[in-house]
Amino acid sequence: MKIEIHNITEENYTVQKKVIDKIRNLINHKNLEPGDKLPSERMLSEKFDVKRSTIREAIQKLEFYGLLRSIPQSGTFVANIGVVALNGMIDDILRLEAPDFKSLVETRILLELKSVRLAALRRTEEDLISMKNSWEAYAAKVENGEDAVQEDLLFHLAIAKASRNSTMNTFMLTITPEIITNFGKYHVCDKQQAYLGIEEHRLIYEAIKDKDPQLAKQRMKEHFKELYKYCYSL
Amino acid sequence: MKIEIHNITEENYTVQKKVIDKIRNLINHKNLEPGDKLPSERMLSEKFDVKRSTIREAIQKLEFYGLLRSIPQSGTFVANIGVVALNGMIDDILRLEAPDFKSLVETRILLELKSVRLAALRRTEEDLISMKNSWEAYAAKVENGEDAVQEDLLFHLAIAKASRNSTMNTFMLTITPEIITNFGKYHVCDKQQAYLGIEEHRLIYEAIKDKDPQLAKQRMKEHFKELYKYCYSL
DNA sequence: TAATTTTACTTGGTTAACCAGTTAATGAAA
DNA sequence: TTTCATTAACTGGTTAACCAAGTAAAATTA
Repeated sequence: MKIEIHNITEENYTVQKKVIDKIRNLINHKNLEPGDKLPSERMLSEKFDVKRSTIREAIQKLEFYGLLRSIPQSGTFVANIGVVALNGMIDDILRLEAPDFKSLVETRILLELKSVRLAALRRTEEDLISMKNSWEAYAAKVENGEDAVQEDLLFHLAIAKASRNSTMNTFMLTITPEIITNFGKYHVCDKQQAYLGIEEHRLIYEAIKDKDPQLAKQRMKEHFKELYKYCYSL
Repeated sequence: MKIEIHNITEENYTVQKKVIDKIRNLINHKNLEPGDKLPSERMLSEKFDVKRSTIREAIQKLEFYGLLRSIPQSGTFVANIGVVALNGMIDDILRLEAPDFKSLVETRILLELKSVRLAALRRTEEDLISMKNSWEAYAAKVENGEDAVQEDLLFHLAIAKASRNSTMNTFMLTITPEIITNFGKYHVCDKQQAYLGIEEHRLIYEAIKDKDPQLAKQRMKEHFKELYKYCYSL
């Protein structure tokens, strides 16, 4: 019976995609241009024979990607973006598939190798304290024989924060929960690696402290060696 | 009067942060552990003296980052993640600031330099067609003297799609609308650059077609030279 | 006729009431 | 005292009704 719940959300998901596609067709067919007004949510709901909430969600998604713009008590408008980009981007949005683990790790490595360099350049004293605290928490857990996946990732998040790049910081936070989940699922970490991690983390920390971006990146690369191999063996 | 509207949303924003902080404190104070149940939305709403919808939004945000888990007709539970990671991540979430333009561009360059290499390795024939179409649309617009920011970015999105990394693809789609908006605001592109872009795009396309990742990356770097300088002059 | 006020209706956004499913309390039966 | 059926209360999720602001048509005035 649990399966039904899954089916329902999946159903909603494809329904939303259909609605987005229909909105796109409507924009094209009626030759709506930037600034033009879409039919009201109620009308679309009736026209497409779906609940108004479904229309709302579809519009909100397109609003998130900057393609539409809703104005209270007024209407929903085509954003200041031409039909070419609009069609292309909706195409991409509709084809977007759920991130797979490999692409997740691949992207994580990319983000971390960059953010560790930026951290070495931009870290403040406060950042150093935060990183050291995370490192100590990690080391303590590992030496106590406990699982330390959380502390591990918190150390990496501390680096991301020290990179002073809010976009990368956001992206790291976005993928972290999925990484944790999948790490548990695939049993990526073992004890031996955990012990190695203590020293590797220390080396990375030292390089950031010494403001040596190249060394920091090199050590992070070393730290990711196993993960890298694992990633490309999938 | 428009300012009031802004204030209202900003108000909601900080209220949500306060609610998230209070939920964190509650979890810590009551020593809730992974799997434990939170008080119901209605109770929290009364306890914190906010609308139930505010509680819902806060919970949904924490659910997005994998810290809570809502189960229909049952309750909201602390996710299978320890209190250390929970506290650390909520800390990061609360401190997250809106991405600035510099961090946006910095991240875009990073993503594109990687995805162009992956595209050179993984592109299918279909990807090539899609990229060529985008290139032609861009060239046509520029040679016609028209603005071609949209077509420009569609070409880059086509590369991201060809990288066959769904996470990077998603991230590129996420930042594209903001990039477009800011490009308009800061007048980053001029006509001379637009003409240069045609040839630069062609060179990148050829390198991807020839499956030469190093060359593709090199040419992308060249393509971003001006943007790079602009970014680090901010 | 032209300008201006009034009115009626439409808009996206919000919320109180409702829903179906779960959970805990109750009480009757064994 | 224990077990199990029944009921009542509670859960997150959904929605129909409502809200205030905006818009355009209608009515009124000059």
